Amino acid sequence: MEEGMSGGFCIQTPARRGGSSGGGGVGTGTGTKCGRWNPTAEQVKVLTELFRAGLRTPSTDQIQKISSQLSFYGKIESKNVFYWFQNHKARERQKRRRVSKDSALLHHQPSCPQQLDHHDHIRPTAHDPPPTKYFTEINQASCEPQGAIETLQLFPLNSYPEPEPWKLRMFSDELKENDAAFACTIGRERDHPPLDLRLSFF
Amino acid sequence: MEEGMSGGFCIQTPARRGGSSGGGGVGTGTGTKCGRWNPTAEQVKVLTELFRAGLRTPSTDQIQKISSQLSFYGKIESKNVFYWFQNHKARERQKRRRVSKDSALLHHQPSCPQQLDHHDHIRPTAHDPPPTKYFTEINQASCEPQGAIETLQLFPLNSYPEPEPWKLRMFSDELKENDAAFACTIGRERDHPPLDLRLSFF
DNA sequence: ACCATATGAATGAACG
DNA sequence: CGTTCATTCATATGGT
Repeated sequence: MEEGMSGGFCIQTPARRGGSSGGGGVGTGTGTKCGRWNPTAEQVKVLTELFRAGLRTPSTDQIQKISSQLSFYGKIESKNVFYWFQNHKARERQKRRRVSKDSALLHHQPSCPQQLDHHDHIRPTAHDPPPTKYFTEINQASCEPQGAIETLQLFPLNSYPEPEPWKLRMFSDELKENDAAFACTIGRERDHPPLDLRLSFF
Repeated sequence: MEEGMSGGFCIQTPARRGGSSGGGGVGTGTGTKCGRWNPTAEQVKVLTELFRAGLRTPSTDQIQKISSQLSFYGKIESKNVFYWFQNHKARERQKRRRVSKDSALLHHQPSCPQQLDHHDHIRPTAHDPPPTKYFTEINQASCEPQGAIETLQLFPLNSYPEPEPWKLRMFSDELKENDAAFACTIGRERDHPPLDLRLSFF
């Protein structure tokens, strides 16, 4: 949460990632109203209409326009609209995927269960902004290490190296012996000495 | 989705999560079922500091170094660092672009009684458009009642790495107003003026 | 009160 | 780089 921390500083989970000393006391709600956006009925209605009309991934401009219009019905920010569409779309697909699972159960098809079709666009004007390329390999099928392994291997998976795809860009490192250094010392009362992170950049 | 992540460890349970609607009980908390990198508070802090110090696109070497150092606090890979910076940078811009509007035109109809509309509470420590100099910003996870005070010392060696690289080019108004428009009129009940939501998408 | 669900918000990972 | 997807966390709300 560098700067995320939306909802002000209200009740953010004390330390969820640290894993240490799970502070779990979340019971007290202290129902501060202004914690997260609570859309009004009208806002939801408009958003739903837009979604049903086929709008799935509004651009930044669209988001702002929508937000502006909806602000008439109550407090709203652009990011709310953004998240709304993100969530709505994701949840719909999520549900869809769950349903599509049972069908695979019948066929016992070892191959990939074929991703759910993505033609749920109800375009009012036959427009097609994004060709909808969500072709994520939802494969990831059961991580069952054992069991009937009848997966047809077309080609060895770990044949070619493919070490770090994310490093494909990185041009030649021009690390110079610069004097500028950034030292960050974080000392926690843990069982380790204060780490002295010293990086030279530029 | 490879999920292999160079090594293939963690047999992450394939989204079982009680069947649906993640979250749920608060008890789940840090399931810490590794499937994807879950940075620790210390790691996030260091990364954030580096970012604040001006590091935006670390080179391969820098990524390696950072990853090495941060591995002390928990499992981490180079690609995590790489992605972290990518995301952080992208989201900052994205957010800033979104926040820019929607504050001027607030019709703010007295539909909702209570609502001290200071919708700036979302960013407790708003980022720094102006030159950033204050490094006493340890404002993360403020709700930590624990006595675990992390002593983060940041001392510039030469001079504070004044992040001058804030001269990112802004591709202003690259989008043209298309004539395709979608009008959504929601005037079901007459309890509100017939809002004519007209959005031009695509 | 607790539990269950719905949903807003955040972010890691990846794609184009 | 900007965008998109998936997953997870957090919270508001309603049912029992």
